[in-house]
Amino acid sequence: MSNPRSSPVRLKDIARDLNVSVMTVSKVVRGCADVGAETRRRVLARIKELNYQPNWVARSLAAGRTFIIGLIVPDLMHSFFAEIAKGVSATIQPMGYDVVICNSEENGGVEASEIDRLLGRQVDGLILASAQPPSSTEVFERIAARGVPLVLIDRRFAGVPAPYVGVDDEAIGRLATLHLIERGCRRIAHIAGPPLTPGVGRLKGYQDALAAAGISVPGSYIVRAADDASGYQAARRLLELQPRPDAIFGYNDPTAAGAMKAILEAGIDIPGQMKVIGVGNVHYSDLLRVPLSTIDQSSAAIGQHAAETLVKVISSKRKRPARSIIIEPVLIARESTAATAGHRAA
Amino acid sequence: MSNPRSSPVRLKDIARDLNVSVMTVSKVVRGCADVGAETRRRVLARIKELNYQPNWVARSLAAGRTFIIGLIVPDLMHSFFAEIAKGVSATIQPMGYDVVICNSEENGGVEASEIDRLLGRQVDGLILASAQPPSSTEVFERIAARGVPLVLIDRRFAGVPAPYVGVDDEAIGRLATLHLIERGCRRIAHIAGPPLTPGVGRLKGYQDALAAAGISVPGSYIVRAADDASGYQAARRLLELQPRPDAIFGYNDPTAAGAMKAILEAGIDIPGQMKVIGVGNVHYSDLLRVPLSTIDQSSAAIGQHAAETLVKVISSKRKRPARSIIIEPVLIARESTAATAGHRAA
DNA sequence: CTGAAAGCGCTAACAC
DNA sequence: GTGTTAGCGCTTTCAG
Repeated sequence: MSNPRSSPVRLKDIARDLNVSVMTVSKVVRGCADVGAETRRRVLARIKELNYQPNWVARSLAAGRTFIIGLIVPDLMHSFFAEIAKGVSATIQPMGYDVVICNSEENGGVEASEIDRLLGRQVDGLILASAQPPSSTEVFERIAARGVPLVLIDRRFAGVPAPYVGVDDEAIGRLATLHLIERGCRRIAHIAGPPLTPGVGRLKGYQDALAAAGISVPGSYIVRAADDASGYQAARRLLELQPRPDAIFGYNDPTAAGAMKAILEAGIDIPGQMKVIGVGNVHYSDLLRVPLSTIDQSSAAIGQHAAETLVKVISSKRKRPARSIIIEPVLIARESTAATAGHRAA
Repeated sequence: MSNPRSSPVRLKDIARDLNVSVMTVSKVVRGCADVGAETRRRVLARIKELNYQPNWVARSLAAGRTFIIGLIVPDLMHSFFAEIAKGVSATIQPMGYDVVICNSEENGGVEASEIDRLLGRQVDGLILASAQPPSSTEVFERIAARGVPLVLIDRRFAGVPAPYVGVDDEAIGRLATLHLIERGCRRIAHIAGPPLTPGVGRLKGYQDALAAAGISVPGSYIVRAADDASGYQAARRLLELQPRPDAIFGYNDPTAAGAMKAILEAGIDIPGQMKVIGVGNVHYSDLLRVPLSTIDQSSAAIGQHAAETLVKVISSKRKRPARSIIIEPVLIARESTAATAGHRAA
């Protein structure tokens, strides 16, 4: 079956064996129609026999495309991005592409070098959840200069002429805040995220929802965090405020989960004395000390749509600007915001 | 700076501009020593000026190596594997390699096609947490036939002559079980994992530790699960047994977390009436309803060692068999196995 | 339907 | 030190 340590079979080998030209074999491999039935049969047989696998490096060089796309995310450990990665792979592999996944560590400089690396590898396109500072567009220009199709996800960048796929962050902020208001909360605090579009949009949604309901809260009700550890710290600060908030809307699930830890440690009941909601519907939300209400942003769908959009751009010769896709968020109400009789807080 | 839509700069362009040969430029790019200082200076200047980036596809074809390694894991959403992926990338990128990460979905067939794909892409080496059934070695032979270096992680396969990097699963089982015994538990149940080396090894360690302590438990105390959902179901079955277990050792953290959910739902106190321990030290263990005791298996270190081992094999001309690396597990005791006065259970 | 010619961009190996 | 000669394995273009 497999003769140990043999050098890989090439088109040339098959062509020689069958007394046909390399071209003919190549055409059969690629499924071109213009090959005689009998010839095709013989070639196919030999291909199977020798277990021929095309050399994609050579193919890429000759054809001028690699059928590889790059995906750069800030943190693969964050299940939101892991799920996106999964969605991208699952969608784009059946279309014949492979995905190279890179981790920028939430660092713009690392990201820039990942991009260069991928461009050097001649990727056919790029999907990017960028860690660039909000107004820095240099890397995007570098990509555009190379003429490599780009799709932005999760984070928007003003003035960058690339399609964007993501959730409506302001809607997220409104949805979460409105839910807390409906549950009877009035002193709603917010753990805001980093100053990128998701954090900024969710904050704005939060403020808009409060304003629309005629509720005003002290500025100290807005604190900043990014992950569970900083969410925990942020919540501890919130708990010392007078009057104490009766609800916390966390920028994402990790911050909300960290906040819950601080709240419960302080002996405050959730949802009785304080309600908590996050964003992202991470897989373990349901297993937390108190199952965490959250806003689902269908991460897998983001990956899927981003992949489809990218392939569309790659395939379209003309510079069809390709529409952005904004996904509507969905509320997942669990115990951390359950209705409580009276909703009394300290 | 960047003239839009220009075709990429090639060695040839620089050579022409400077009236030197392509070879000379190539040598400068690769940092070869045998180039005159002045020539090198001029070339370097022009490279910077034009922002030249080597075409890795062409380079790979000519040089016969891609500096790409493949990593195949069963599930990127599992933070254990995500962390390994991170460790691999972080270790191997500084050595000049890129990593292509693939998801086998815990499916041997998918894995086999991922492997073919990667071999077709001419990867220089492979790191594999294989989803093959225990005695199926066909894919490994295919890899060996191509002469591509391979490192196995997380799951061992008897008879496959590839180095292995992972944790000592029997030691994990013993460590967890012994900890429960020391905490006064005697009716210790086990949620066993799938019949791969980690599941089998941890089960054996559990049984050995019980035997060494002279404890015997009914066979019904051993149930099977793989993730949080099945762990939840498995625990519900355990809770109906008479006598009821006073401790559960979960194959991994997700199963243990799922089990905790079932236990708490049944109104049973953790750790008062029942203690729980998992394996993996996943990031959110600390945020669960009751912070989960666990056995840490240093996922990042596994990734790092696997990467180092692989590079070692790639670099060594001769078939140095490269030693396997077995990592010692570490107990992380949290509240779910905290000592309780009396440790009474139903 | 089949194949010859030419070359993708780069690097080995060896001359000069 | 520098450059020449040959490709790597495949695809494109276009002629038979």
